[in-house]
This record gives sequence, C-alpha cells and structure tokens, in this order.
Amino acid sequence: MSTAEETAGGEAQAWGEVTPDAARRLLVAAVEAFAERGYHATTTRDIAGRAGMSPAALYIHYKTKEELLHRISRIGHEKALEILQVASRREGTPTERLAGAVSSFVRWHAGGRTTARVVQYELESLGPDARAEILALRREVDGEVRGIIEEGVRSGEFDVVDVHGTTLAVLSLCIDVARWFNVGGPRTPEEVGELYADLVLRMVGAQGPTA
Amino acid sequence: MSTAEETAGGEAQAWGEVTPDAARRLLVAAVEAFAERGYHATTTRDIAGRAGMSPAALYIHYKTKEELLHRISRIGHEKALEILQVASRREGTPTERLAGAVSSFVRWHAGGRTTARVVQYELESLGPDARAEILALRREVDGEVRGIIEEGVRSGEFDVVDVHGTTLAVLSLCIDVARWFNVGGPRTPEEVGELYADLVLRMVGAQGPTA
DNA sequence: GGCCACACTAAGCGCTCGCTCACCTTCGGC
DNA sequence: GCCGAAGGTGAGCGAGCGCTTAGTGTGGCC
Repeated sequence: MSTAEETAGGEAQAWGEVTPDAARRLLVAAVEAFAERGYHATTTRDIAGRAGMSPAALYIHYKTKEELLHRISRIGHEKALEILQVASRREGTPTERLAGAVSSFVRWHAGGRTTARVVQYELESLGPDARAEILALRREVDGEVRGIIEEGVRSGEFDVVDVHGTTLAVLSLCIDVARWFNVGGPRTPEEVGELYADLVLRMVGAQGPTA
Repeated sequence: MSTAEETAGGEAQAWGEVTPDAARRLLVAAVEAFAERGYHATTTRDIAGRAGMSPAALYIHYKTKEELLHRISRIGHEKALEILQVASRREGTPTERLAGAVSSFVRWHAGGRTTARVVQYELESLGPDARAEILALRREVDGEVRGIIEEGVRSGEFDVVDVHGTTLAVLSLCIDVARWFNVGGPRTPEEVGELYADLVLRMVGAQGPTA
C-alpha cells in the first residue's frame, strides 16, 4: 500500500501465507539477498543476518539453502500463473484480455521486481527435480498467453504468422522487465504496464484502438 | 562456418584477437563456464581444467577471476555496439535500418548465446569500476537504437509515443533472446532475427511492408 | 512447580574456494 | 653448451562456505 517502501520489504505482504513468522522472515530475507547478489553469491549467514537471527536458525525451518530458493520460485511462479489465468478468463475480446494480461503481468514484474528477479533469473541454480517442477509451471504460463493469441487469430482480430514465436517474444518482453526496471527510475509499474500492453497489441497486429 | 559445433567452441573465432594462445584458451573456457553455471558458481579450477591447464596457470595471464569476466564483458559489449553501429550507418530508410539492426543484433544474441549470456547477465558480478565502464558502453548501445527510432519518427515513418520507453522495450526484447534461445531448438538464429525484425517494426508502427 | 517440546544460539567441523609460491621445463641467442 | 626469460606445475595457505551439534532460554500444560 504505502509507496514509501517498494523493496522486498514492501513486497513482504505477498508472502503472508507463509508460516510461522520466523520462516516467513527468513524467506523474505532470502528473496532480498538472492535478488541483490544472486543465489550463489548469497551466504546463509547473510540471509539469517537480514532476518535478525543466527546462521543456525535457518536450518530449523529449511533443510538447505536450495530449499529456500525452491520455495520462493514455486510461490512466485504460482502467483505469476494466477495473474495470467485471472486476466485470461475475464470477459472481453482477445484484444482486451491480452492487454489486461500483459499490463498486469508487467506490473507484477516491475512492482515486485525483487521477487520477480529471483523467480525469473535464478531458475538454473535449482537442482534437477526442483527445476523440472518449476519448468512445468512455466509451460502453463506459456499456454495461457498462447491461448489468448490463438483466440485472437481465430476471431480475426490478430494478424500473427508465427503464434509460438510471437508468444515467446511477448513473454520474453514482459519477463525482462524484472532485469531492467529500476524502482527509483522515471516510470511507475503502471506506466510500464500500459506502454507494454500497447506495444504487444501492435506486435500481434490487433485491429482495435491501440492507444 | 561449420554448423556442427555451435557452443562456445564454435564461437571461439570471435576471440581471435586475444593473444597469446593460452590466454585465449582460458578466456574461451571462462565464457563457457560462466554461461553454464554463472560467474559465482564457477571455480578457477573449472576454468583452468577446461583449458587443459593447472589452476595456477590462470594467474600467469590474469590477475584475478574477475579480470576474466571484465575482459569478456568489454570485448562482448564492443562487439555488440559495433554490430548496431554498422547497421545504423548503412544506407536506407529508418525502417530498413531498424529491421537490419534488430535482425543482426538478435542473430548475435542467438548464435553467440554462450557469450551473450555472460555479457548481458553477469554484469552485476563486476566490481564498481569495471561495471561503470561497461555501463557507458551500454548507454552507447541504447543511443544507437534510439537514434534510428528518432529518425523514423521525424520522417513520419514510425508512430511512436514514448521513444525512450520503446527503445528500452526493443533492446530488452533482443537481449532476452540470450536467456531463452536454445541451440538445439526449432529455430535458427536467422529465423529468430527475421521474426523479431518484423515484430519490432510493428512495435514502432512502421508504415511499409512488415512481412 | 515440574516438565517437556520447541525455537534459537555459540561454537565449530569438514570442505572448497581464490590465490600464491617454490620449483621445473622449454627454447632462442650467443 | 650454457643462460635467462617465459610459461607452466604441484602443493598448499588462509578464509569463508554450508551445515551440524551441544547446550540455553521460554512458554504452555498438568
């Protein structure tokens, strides 16, 4: 709510479902640390320190450092998927739904940049099993966007030659927001969301008003 | 040349200017390792091993592990900038030059994915001085693309409301290719380059034939 | 009040990291 | 045929890593 704190502290509300309290504090601390330094450059001592605890406390709530990343990644991907599912199943034309999906997806990547960074860019630090689980979620994410684009093509609203390639490009554009978005920068997450929704409608050749 | 080897081995020719031979082999080994595991997860023993040398040999040619990343990053950014400069200064309309710039930029990110990954995603592992130097190169990259878009807007070929935001989006789209492109996948770098050139022309509202 | 389950800490184990150092080989110049 | 520089190796240092273990405080329940 308050725009004063927009770091992971401000994003903490997204982790409200995680209990008990100490486990959540550790998770939020891990998100901050992983986003700043990357998974491999983050030490368990750093995570515990940010949460105001001793290094050993981490291992009461999590078996390994990797389990922290795994949990963060799964919760984050589930949230991202949920955002797209809600947007995709709303009433409206494919044009309206694609614009809504892109703008809310981008808003999440920009506003929750700290979390999104970890979710989108630390995937390869996971072990094979955890990575496979997350990749399944990503295929679902992909499917939601492709579904809207396919509908728009069928209805004649969109003009797209390569549906898979365009889907990939749209998602890629949205995801990369987490890499470059700067909280102190000139744009708000909402502004980027609107700009990107417009750009994506142009990419798919939407007929309606694009601005 | 040969399409048989498209890993960093095949990209090795791009490092031809680096001498002596042993220093180049170490650099290529470092590119491969950084791209696979990330900078922090790569050990100097791994780099030296890939180059067929003992761990100590690394320190004859480079002062630290970070110097390897710094050199890779600078050479890579200079190459990326050169690609855009050549495309930008060619003869032709803004539409033609933007399409050429995007397709060759994307081709580089897809074909030289191993290198591009390190160049685009390991920036934050550099120390402050090295990072500042690289960021200056990135601003030049940004300026090249923005220049073409501004010209297209002035000539009336492009319909762009937010030039800075659109420039950011175009570059973001191209750069993210390095994250998802798979050498064994269904698309060649050339195909992705053509698709993306088309998508970018749509994004800027280019008037001419977009396919 | 006595007791136990739980959350947490201080200390530190075994290991691997980036990096160094003493020594060895190879080879062109005279 | 000897020499010094250049380029390499094997062994290992100090530091910091992920993680463990023995012990401490604390709050709820009979």
